[in-house]
Amino acid sequence: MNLLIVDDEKLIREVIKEYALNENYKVYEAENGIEALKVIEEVNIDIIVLDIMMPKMDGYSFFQELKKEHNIPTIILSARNDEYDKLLGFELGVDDYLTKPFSPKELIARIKAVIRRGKHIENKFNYETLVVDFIGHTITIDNKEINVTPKEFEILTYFIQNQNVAISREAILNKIWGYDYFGDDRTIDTHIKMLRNNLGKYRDLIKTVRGIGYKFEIKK
Amino acid sequence: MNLLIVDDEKLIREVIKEYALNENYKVYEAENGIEALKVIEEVNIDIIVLDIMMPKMDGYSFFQELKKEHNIPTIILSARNDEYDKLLGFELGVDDYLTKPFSPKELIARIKAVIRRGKHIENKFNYETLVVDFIGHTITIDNKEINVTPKEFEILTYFIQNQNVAISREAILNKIWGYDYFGDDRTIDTHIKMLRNNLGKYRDLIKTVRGIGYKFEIKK
DNA sequence: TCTTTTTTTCACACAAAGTTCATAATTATA
DNA sequence: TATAATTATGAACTTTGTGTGAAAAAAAGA
Repeated sequence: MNLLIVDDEKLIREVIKEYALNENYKVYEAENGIEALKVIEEVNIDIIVLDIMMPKMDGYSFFQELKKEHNIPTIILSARNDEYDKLLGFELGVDDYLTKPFSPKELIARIKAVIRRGKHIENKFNYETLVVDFIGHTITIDNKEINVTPKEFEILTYFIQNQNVAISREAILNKIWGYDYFGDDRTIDTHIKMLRNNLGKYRDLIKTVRGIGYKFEIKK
Repeated sequence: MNLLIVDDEKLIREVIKEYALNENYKVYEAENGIEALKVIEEVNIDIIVLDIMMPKMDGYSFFQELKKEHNIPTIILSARNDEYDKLLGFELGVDDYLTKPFSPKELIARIKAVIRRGKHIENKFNYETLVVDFIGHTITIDNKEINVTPKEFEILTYFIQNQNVAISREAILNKIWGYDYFGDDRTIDTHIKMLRNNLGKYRDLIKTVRGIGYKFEIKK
């Protein structure tokens, strides 16, 4: 498990690091949001501990930036209680929250809890007004349900599970139709066509990757 | 699922509400214990999120009052950790406990956990004029009792416990007939047909999810 | 037992979805 | 710009899944 600590105070970083190392986490550090983003590009971070008050790029900006591209669980550290309200107002997907001063033990406990929770599969995919409900098996755009066929739903699900990844037609065939299926590659084109039509204003989320296949692209 | 939030702080209510709505809970609010009791009399609440510190009727009194008549799972919100001990002293059936500040995500996760754990079956299901009485084993529409067969009642019960969830025929077979039963999938279709007929004007609550099975859909 | 109710199976009709293919449109590259 | 390769699209066709009625089988009641 890779843990990233984003805090401008070295002492805090050191303390957290010591406890985290003790729990066999691999620990990365960043003094500010800009540094943190760099680390995230380079390493597959599993969980972030973020101090909300920082010089350079502050916690809020960093967090917003982070959520555009990644969905890494994040625990927020803050000095004051009233900042919590501010965070809530942001409607951000904070996973947990601690006010300073906090006990490192508690922080570690929360980290564990967040990771445990994170293992659960999400029930829904949200992107702007597009909501894919995997439990209810429905798709809504602007709160209006749209109808897609079973195959289209499966393909979209596969795309959502592989955002920003170029996927070959063969891969799609293998995944959705199974390895024992031998049909025409072009069939997928037709399904993509229908799916795009049904996605309406979100049709462009499905990009064509010439020579390869398709890609479900969520822009940052 | 009907969620009741009892908290005197509007902001907190709003935040919880937003997250809960997103999870398809129907949300009711109360500013204090007295209001909360009123809501409970009128609506079949499935789970309560209760702030222990409130003006007017405080959380403790409300909770005791609540437990006299109802057995609705309750998650307690509290400002301080040591208040938990006080609650324990009451020997009350608290289902879970969170200290402020908490993350909305965690709260939602705990709500789900409590509901899952409890599978807490209420005595009645109400939707408009449709009433399913699990104790009396009767169904009424517009105050008129309708007759369904035992299998149909079981299926409807299963649906009510899994609202807005697409359920496969296989799942229904396993749940209602048991895992050791090996019959024709299409038998379910026939039961659904009969159930729909019996539900009259509510027949459309049972939606067909093509390629999957069926879904009991209650719009929030 | 006989009768009634409930459950299950089945076949047919129909609607929905999936597939194929010819042609148009687009893109890459010489 | 011309050519080749690839993808998009519309339409015909095939396959699959569901609703339904009827009837057989099983279970429950009288």
